Parts: sequence; structure tokens; C-alpha cells
Amino acid sequence: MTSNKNTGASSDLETRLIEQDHHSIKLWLRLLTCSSLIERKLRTALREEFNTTLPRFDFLAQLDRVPEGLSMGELSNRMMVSGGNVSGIAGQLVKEGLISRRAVPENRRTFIVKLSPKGRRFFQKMAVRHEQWVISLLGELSMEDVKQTMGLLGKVKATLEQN
Amino acid sequence: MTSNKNTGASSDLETRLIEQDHHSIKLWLRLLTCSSLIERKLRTALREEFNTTLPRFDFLAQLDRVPEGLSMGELSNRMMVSGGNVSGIAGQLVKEGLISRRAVPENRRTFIVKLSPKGRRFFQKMAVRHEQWVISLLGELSMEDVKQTMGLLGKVKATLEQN
DNA sequence: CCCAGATATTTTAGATATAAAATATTATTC
DNA sequence: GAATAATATTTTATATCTAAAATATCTGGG
Repeated sequence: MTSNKNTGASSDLETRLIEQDHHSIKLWLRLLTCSSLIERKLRTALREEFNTTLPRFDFLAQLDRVPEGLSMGELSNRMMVSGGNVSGIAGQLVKEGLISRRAVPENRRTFIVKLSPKGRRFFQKMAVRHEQWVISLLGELSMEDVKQTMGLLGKVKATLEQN
Repeated sequence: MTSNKNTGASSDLETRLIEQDHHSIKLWLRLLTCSSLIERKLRTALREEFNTTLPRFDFLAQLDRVPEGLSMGELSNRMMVSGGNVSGIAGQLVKEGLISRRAVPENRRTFIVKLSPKGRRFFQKMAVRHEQWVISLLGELSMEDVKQTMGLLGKVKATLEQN
């Protein structure tokens, strides 16, 4: 890197680019810090109160939004984790009676998982508490800040999805 | 300030609170999406190009900032992961000659890990590429957006750390 | 001095993450 | 229509992650 001194009037193109670079890294690190902090609290709370884990909660949450169920592949996409991962969790949840998993006649490669009534009841209870936890974490923020952050993170997300 | 909805009629206190609640959840989910997307790209790139992992990179990155080294506990705090975790990674990195780990005479419970010259050289190469990757992911954003997002996430972080 | 408690780290047990190989089924090509 | 490619899922191997127990060391009150 060439040397542009911190003369205060450092606004040539190159300096601006380098600043931008550092800000990109900092933004990423701060993003990571925020989501790690939230994640940790939620994980602890889920374990203490429901003896379950974040991925299992996420699995059920995705299914709760789609009453007719989802294929393993679609679920893996939505959860943003690998397929092998979803397989393992699905196995547990089937065993616990929280979901059903059955093959589709038209395409016997695909398996559809769906909330069972028991699973739906269990998830509803967790969802209520989950919302309370998130609110207790973020509720202090003004609505204005929340909306602005949402909007900006929307831009970030769009940028990321371009690649 | 807190704007009313397009319906115009839904701006009583309760409605505003419920709106805020939903926005909190959405903010958390979007935050998680953004950091997961970045994390995945970085993890893949680190594996392909340096045959290493994100936690190992993070471990070395923390040490790179502190030439005199860090205790295992301090490192565990900075990395925001459990201590047992750091122990395992430290063992690998020692074996690979990238760090040194030695007890402190004054307090033989604490162990200080420090980058070796080899570790520093290795990390420098990774750091250059890491910066390029992050810029290729986020560089499309305007400096203004990046700064604003940083600022707002700063508020989020402060809110989270209050608890 | 001794011993209960605090502190720092490692070890252990169990769950989850990935990538890559294996399996099963469907679609396509020649 | 058989061989090949593509798709959907599971299995396998390995690395991480957490929480909790175990280990080692230090500190302070009696």
C-alpha cells in the first residue's frame, strides 16, 4: 500500500477506497459480534427452558410456516445449512414424534417433512418464549433504529446475494 | 416521528408495541441471514485456498493483534467461544508450529499463546486474501451505507451488552 | 499451616457443522 | 431402451461447539 499520510485532508480516491476497505472488514466483524451475542443467549435459553437446541428450533420454525410441509432439500436451503445436517435432525425429531417424514409418490427421491400436532403444540410454546427473549434483547432500541437497521441490512443482504 | 402505517389508523400504543416486536424478530433473522451468508463464503474460501477453518483463522487473527500473546481465557473471551474449544484448537496450532504455548511463572495456571514467526507469516498471507474476500462481498455498498450500518449495529451491540 | 473457595485450563460427552462419498431415483441421450 | 447424467437424500469422516466435570493452582480466613 502506498503512503497517504493522515494529513486530515485525506480524501483522494485511493484513500477513500482504503477507508472503505477497512470499514467493510469492521462491518463484517460487528455483524458477527451482534449475531453471536444474540445466538448465545437464545441457545442458552432454549436449552434451559425447553431442553432443545437452536437448529432444532429453527427446523420446527421453518415447518411451522408451511403447514403442508417441506422437502428436505427446500428445508436445507431455508435453514442455510447442509443437507446432511438436516437429515440428522429430522431423524431425531421423527423419533420424538414432533414431525412426520414420508416419501412423495410422484418422485420417490424426495421426502416431505411436516409438523405433527404434537410438534406444532410444542413449537407454539417455544415461539412465544422465543419472541419474548428477542424482545428483551432488542426491545430497547427505538422503532426508528430498528427500521433503519433492517433497511440497511436489506441492502447488505441484496449485495451478498448478487454473488 | 414513529410513523403511522399506510392504514393511518393503526397507531395506538398497543399496535406500535406489537409492530416493534415483530420488527425485533425480523431484525434478528435478517442479522442472522447476513452473517451466515458471509460466514459461509469465508469458510469455503479459507478451506479451498489455505486448507484451514474459520475458527483457526480467528484464533490467529486475535493473536496477530497482540504480539506479546494472550492467555487462553482472554482469547476465549475475544473469540466469544467456550474455553474448551480454544484448548483444542491451540493444541493443533502448537503441533503445526504456528503458535507457542507456555505457562507463566507468576501464575502457573495461566497459559500464554503467541504467534510463532511461521504463524505470523502464514496469517499475513491469509489476512490479505481475507480482506479481499470481504471487500468482494461488501465492497459494492456505498461508504455512506457501510458507515450508517456500522453506527446502527453499534447501537444494537450496546443494547445487547447491557444485559 | 491448612483447607475451603476462587480461578484457569483441559478433558469429556453429546450435538451440530461441513464436505464428500454412497445410495436411490428420475431424466436424458444416442 | 440401455447407458449416462442429473437430482434428492443419507451416510461417513472430521472438526467444532457447548456445558459440565476434572485437574491444577492460587488465595484468604481461621
